[in-house]
Amino acid sequence: MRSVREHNLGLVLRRVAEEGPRSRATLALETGLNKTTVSSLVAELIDAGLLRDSPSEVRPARVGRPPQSVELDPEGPFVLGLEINVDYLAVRATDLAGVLRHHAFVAHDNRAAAPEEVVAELARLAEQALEFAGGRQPIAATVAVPGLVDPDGGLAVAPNLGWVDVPVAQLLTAALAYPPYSVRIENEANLGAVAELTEGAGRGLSDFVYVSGEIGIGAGVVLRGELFRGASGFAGEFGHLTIDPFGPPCGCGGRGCLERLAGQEALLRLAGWDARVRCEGARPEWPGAMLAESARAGHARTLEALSQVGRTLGIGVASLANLLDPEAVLLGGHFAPLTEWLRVPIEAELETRALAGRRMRCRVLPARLGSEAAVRGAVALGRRTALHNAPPLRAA
Amino acid sequence: MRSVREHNLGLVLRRVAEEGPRSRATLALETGLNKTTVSSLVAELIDAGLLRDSPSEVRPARVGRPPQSVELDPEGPFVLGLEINVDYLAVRATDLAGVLRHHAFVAHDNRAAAPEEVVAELARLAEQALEFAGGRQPIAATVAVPGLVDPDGGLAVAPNLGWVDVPVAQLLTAALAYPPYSVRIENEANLGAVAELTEGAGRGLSDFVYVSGEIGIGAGVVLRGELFRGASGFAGEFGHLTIDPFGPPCGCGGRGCLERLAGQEALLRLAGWDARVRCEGARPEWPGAMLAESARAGHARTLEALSQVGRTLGIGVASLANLLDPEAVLLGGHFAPLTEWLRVPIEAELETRALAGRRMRCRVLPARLGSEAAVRGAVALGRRTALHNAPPLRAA
DNA sequence: GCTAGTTTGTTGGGCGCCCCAACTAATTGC
DNA sequence: GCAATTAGTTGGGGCGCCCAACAAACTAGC
Repeated sequence: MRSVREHNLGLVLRRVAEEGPRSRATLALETGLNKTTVSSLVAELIDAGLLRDSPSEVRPARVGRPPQSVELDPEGPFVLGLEINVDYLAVRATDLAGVLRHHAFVAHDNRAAAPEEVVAELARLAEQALEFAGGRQPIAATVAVPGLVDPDGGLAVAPNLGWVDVPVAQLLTAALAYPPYSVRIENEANLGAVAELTEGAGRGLSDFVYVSGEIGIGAGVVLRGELFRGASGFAGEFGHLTIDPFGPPCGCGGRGCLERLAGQEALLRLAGWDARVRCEGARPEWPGAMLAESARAGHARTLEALSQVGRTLGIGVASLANLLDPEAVLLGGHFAPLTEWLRVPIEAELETRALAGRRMRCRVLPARLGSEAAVRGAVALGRRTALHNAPPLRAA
Repeated sequence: MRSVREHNLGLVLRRVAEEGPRSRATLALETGLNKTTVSSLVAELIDAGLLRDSPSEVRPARVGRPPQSVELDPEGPFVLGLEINVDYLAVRATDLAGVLRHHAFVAHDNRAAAPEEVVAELARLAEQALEFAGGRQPIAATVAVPGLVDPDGGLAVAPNLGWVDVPVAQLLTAALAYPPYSVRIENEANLGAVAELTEGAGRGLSDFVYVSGEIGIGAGVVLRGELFRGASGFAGEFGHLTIDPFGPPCGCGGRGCLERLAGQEALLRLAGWDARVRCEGARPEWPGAMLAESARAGHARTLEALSQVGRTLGIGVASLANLLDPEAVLLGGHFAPLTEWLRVPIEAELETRALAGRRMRCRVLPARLGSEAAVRGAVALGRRTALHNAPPLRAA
């Protein structure tokens, strides 16, 4: 078992990181620990370079000695979120509180380049972020990838990238001059879920599914307030749920998969767009924004397509609700800006196929973080790990 | 946070309860605690009436002072598992180690009787078990019910029982002369999963789904070694997964539900039996055993029915595997004895619809506990709670 | 049969870490 | 300026862990 001290150090640190600067007295009240204990814990955290006394003296118009707030040490460790996607790379560096220090988004055709080169380029971006952040060593780096992840930190399969068995974590660690304490790889939908959990539509929820509409359809599953990866790390393959067992064949080998019937290509085709238009180097936000505009303009074919896709999604969401009974389903990726039109058909299917006669309630909400969800989730996941492990690491 | 002492008391108690009698030295080795600490913990547990020194002196042909084993105090608290099903009631009492002390199975048409009477009858059975177990107060009682459970211990809906909003926990507590510390209600499929987890095919697994084939099809979901209930306690409604969105209407309001296509009635109908035959007061094992016999005899129609139902189940299992990536799916209820014939078509669907191109692995196994799964799970769940909470309760 | 060797369990002391009580510190209100 | 109030620190007590030494109970070998 983690020592009591470590546990309490984490408790205090997380409180300050997540709820902002606060006095020792407040911390004592909030954690239920004794004032003196909190003082000692805070002293240790200051010593470890994680916290510092707030210089800004706020004068509360209140009787009594004014509190001395402590806050995260701006010179303290920070966290790196990285993303490799089909046509761009992204970096995001924050401190332990999640305050942005540096970010970059670089268009980069990663299908054309060799995986080693792509990771090298990503490492360059990371080093750049390090410089901007003052050259200090990041405590954690997490890489979002559009594919399935090995338990040991490799990228197993990324169909849209054309990558198979690329040891991303290993390559990145090797490419960085000062590799952070923890380097991990995670599926972009999983990270989208984590991002929404920490700073998006999933704040305060403990069980939800984040559906990511990119080129494919993925999902991140959050159960009991934590990302659920499954036994081999492949949970959340929502796109390959069978919707119609006798439907059209899907690239995965199955038939009538959700992705095939309601994925980007199907959606665009139903709405009357040639899916290949997408290849014109458009931003990832493109399909959602465009379809939303078209729907707002009242184009019948678009509205019909959205209704159709909504019903299909609804069948999948109902399956998911039947199995997991989540509090909400968050529509991310290009589905987010289309929620307005998708919600009704989804909820209709949900109602008939899952909720009928039960006290279950499963809300359908738009995700809030758009195309930044994956990088933000990468940061958030690193931050979580760091906040749960940082004190012993630094105190050592 | 639970105090360190409580945590360690639980650690030692669980070790003895789950792994059998052992010496203080062994416990120290296994828990990583110091010998002296273990001695003190054991003393406290003996004092609380939970453990005792083993009277049976085993002479190990080994040099050194012979160890003094401690074991669960046979006079210690015990646990009650109860079951209300459509046509029977069942009770099972064990000690904290799970050693059976008393059990009873009583045919009882619970559809005909008023819920209050049924619970009163169940309470009588429980009192009887108490007598047989020496009249001591049980520490926990868990009731398995064939329906959806309210978060506050009521039975929300039990379609096959015709019950709606019956406060079972409350009624039972009121009906018992010495109500146990904890009384809870749980869905039978959920408890089946817990039973398989503790003493069945799920031992040692941390993520699996137990599929219960009774009159309907339910499922219990075990994630990270614990029963997963979902946000409102309705997780695992596997039977109402949509398999064919344009399939035949189901009683739940949906269309093409798994239960409708592969439930007991469909299975029997496909195999050429009139489903109404089942009403002849048959034992719950009936459909599985009979169909297995028929399949073993090589009846073409039965084999075809099993293959068909297997494929249908396989589509559902594939959905489940895509979402949850479990280590295994356990086939329970009447599916268990039919696993031999169901596995191939299920695995075929699983392969094409979920596992293709992934390193995922999801075994399809027969459940081991048959029709006793639910009561056994009721006991097991109570036992788990007791073993995690017993020390403080008794030490007080 | 006696002694050395081995393993088990207990006793006494030390220490980490939490809590409590008393105290100092810094402010407002009268 | 003096109570009242709130914040943070200091010293002491106690819980509960670990360590070391010891006592207990056995086997092995001479």
